[in-house]
Amino acid sequence: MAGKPTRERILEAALDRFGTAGIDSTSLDDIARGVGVAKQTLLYWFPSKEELVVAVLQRVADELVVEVGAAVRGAPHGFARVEAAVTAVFRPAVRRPALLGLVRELNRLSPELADAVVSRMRPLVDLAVAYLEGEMDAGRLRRADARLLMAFAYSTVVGVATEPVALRAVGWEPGVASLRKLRAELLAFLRAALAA
Amino acid sequence: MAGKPTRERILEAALDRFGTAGIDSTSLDDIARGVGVAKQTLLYWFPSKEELVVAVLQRVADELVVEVGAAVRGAPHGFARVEAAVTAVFRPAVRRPALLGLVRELNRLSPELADAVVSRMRPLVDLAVAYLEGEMDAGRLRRADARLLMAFAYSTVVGVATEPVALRAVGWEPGVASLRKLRAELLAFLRAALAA
DNA sequence: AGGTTTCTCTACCAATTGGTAGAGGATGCC
DNA sequence: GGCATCCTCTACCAATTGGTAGAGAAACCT
Repeated sequence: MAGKPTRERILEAALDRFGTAGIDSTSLDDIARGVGVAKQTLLYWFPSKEELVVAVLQRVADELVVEVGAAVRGAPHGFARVEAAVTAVFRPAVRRPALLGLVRELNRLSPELADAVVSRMRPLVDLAVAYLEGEMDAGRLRRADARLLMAFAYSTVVGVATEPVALRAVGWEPGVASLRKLRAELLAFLRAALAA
Repeated sequence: MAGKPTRERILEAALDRFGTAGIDSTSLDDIARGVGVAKQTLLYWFPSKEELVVAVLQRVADELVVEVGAAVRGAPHGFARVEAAVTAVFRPAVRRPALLGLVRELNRLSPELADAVVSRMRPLVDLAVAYLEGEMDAGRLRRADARLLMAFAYSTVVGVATEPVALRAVGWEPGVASLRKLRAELLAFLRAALAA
C-alpha cells in the first residue's frame, strides 16, 4: 500500500488487467481490489471507466514510444536498428505481458479512441518507415512497400509476444533459455524477411 | 426466420460476436437478439454459455483444419504450398473477420479449453512442420527451427488479418485493390523469410 | 482556530449478467 | 383422439456492472 501515489497504483493495476483479461472483461471492482482501495476511489481519480482507459492507453503509448525510440536512435545503422527495436519491444513484453496485450485491445476500441492512441505513436512509425526506405535505397534491404513491411514486422513480433497459445501449439515451453532462443530465431526470421 | 435450423443460426451469430467483440464482452442476450430468438432458446440448445463457447470453438477449429488442410494438400510442393495455406487462411478471414479473431481469443481462455481446441488443430500443425523440415532438408528453405518458423508465419498472417488498427497506422486503407496488394506483399515477405 | 482542498470511504441505484422454472404450441406416432 | 417429444416462449432470480450522493478524515492556508 505504499510509496507510489494512489493514482499511479491504479494506472498500473488497470494496465495489467486491461492488457491480460481485456478492457471489457475487467471491472472497476477488479482493479480496486487489486490496488487495495474502494471502487469509488477509482472513480474519484478517473470520473468514468472510459477516462481510465484513455489514461492507461496514453501512458502505454507514450512509454513505448520513448523506450523504442531511444533504443532505435541509439543503435548504429543497418539491421542493428531493427534488432534494437525488436529487443526494445521484447523486453517490456516479457516483464509485463499486459503491455502489448493492451496494444492489441486497440482493435476493439472505438475508431476515434484507437486513432487518438495511434496518432501518438505516429512519429515512431514514420521514423521506422523512413529508416526502412533509406536502407532500401542504399540497397541493404529488399525493395518493398516500406509501410506494409513495417506492419508485417510489427504483427510478427507482437503476435509472438502476445500469443502464448500459438507458441505452445508448436511445442514451445517458456523458460529463460528457450526465450533467448525464441528471440534469436525471431531476429533471424526478420533478417531474412528484410534482407536484400 | 429462415432455412437453417435454429441451432445453426445460433452458432453462426455467436461466432461473429465472439470473434469481433470477444467472448466475455458478448452476452447471451446479444446473440439471441442477433438470431431473432429469446435468450432461453439459446439456453435450450446450449445449457450454458461455456458449452456454447466450446461448440463454437470446435466448429471453427474443424473448419479451419479442413479448409487449410485441403488447400495445402492440393497444392504442388515448394513455396506454392505456403502460398496455398496463406490464401486459405486469408479468404475466410476477409469473408468473416470474426473467424481469426476467435482463434486469438484462445489466449484468454482457460488453459484446458485452449488445449482442447489446439489439439484438434495439431494434425495440421504437424503436417506443416513436417513440410517445412522436408523443404529444409531439400535445401529449398532456410534452415531454422521449423516449429518456431511455423509460429512466426502464423503470427504474421493472423496478425495482419486481425489487426486493422495496425494496418491503418501505416496508412493502409481497405479495398479490393489494396487487399490484393496486401496479400502479394505478405507472400513476398514470407517467401523472403523462408527462402534458403 | 476556521475554512478549503484533497482524498477515501459507506451506502445506494438502475441496468445487465448468466441461469432457473415452467407454461404452452407444434409435430409426429399410436 | 391421446400422448410424447421437440422447440420456443414469458416470468423471474441473485449477482455483478458502471456510476451517484454524500459523509468524514487529514492536511494546508490564513
